[in-house]
Amino acid sequence: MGLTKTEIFTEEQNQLSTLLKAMAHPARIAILQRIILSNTCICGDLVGELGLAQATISQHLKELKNAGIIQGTIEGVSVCYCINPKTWKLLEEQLGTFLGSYKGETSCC
Amino acid sequence: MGLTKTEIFTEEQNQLSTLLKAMAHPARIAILQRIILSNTCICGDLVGELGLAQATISQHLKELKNAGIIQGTIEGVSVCYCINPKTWKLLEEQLGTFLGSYKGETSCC
DNA sequence: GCTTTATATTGCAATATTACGATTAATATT
DNA sequence: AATATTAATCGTAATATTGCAATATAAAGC
Repeated sequence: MGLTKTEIFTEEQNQLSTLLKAMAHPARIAILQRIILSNTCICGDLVGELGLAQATISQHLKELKNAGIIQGTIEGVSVCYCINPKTWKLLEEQLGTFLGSYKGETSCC
Repeated sequence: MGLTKTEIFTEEQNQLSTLLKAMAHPARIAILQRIILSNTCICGDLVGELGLAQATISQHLKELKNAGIIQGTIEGVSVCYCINPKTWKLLEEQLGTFLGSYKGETSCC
């Protein structure tokens, strides 16, 4: 079917999985790292740095934007992308809770 | 093409994206939460609790296992799955570094 | 050995993802 | 106005994912 059954899961589970999915690609991780590094980034800079075509990078940026992880404003001819602090904080909190809920005490298997 | 160009990214970027991808599904998050909660878990418990078919859950478990996030040992007729502490710690570290590298100081756009 | 129980595997259909060339739209520059 | 630059979108091909029914496997109990 290829269609995730979102209706049987909690809001939180769906939200977290959506955010994780948006980051679950090496190109998108690279893009985020690059944006964080320069604290302001233009799509054109990425083309050439990563070895991907312009259309592909634009698509990845769109996915990150759709997930709310980055935001972009038009800056003349080019577009300036940066991290959406709100979503980033949400991600840190949700993931922190999730990852932190496991305390590797008793090893069972 | 549908084929990620892993060769153009760093080892770390690929590793992190693989781990994130393995968790980027509400069913797999639910499974992990359930495993953490009971600290030892049998696949059969999940069938019926989540609203997914046995084959589907088995597949999700396999994916989590392939990524090294969980491990399973045969316990008589059933299989006991639990978190792989080593991978979990790795994930916490890698994600911590990645998420922490962004300090929402200067808002640019 | 046969049956039950628990999980894995196979095969399939529907849909999603990844990547790119070509094109388009919008602004800058000449 | 004509041209160049930048990024988005469209169309397409290749591959991956999701989910399930059906079947297979493996261990336990009879």
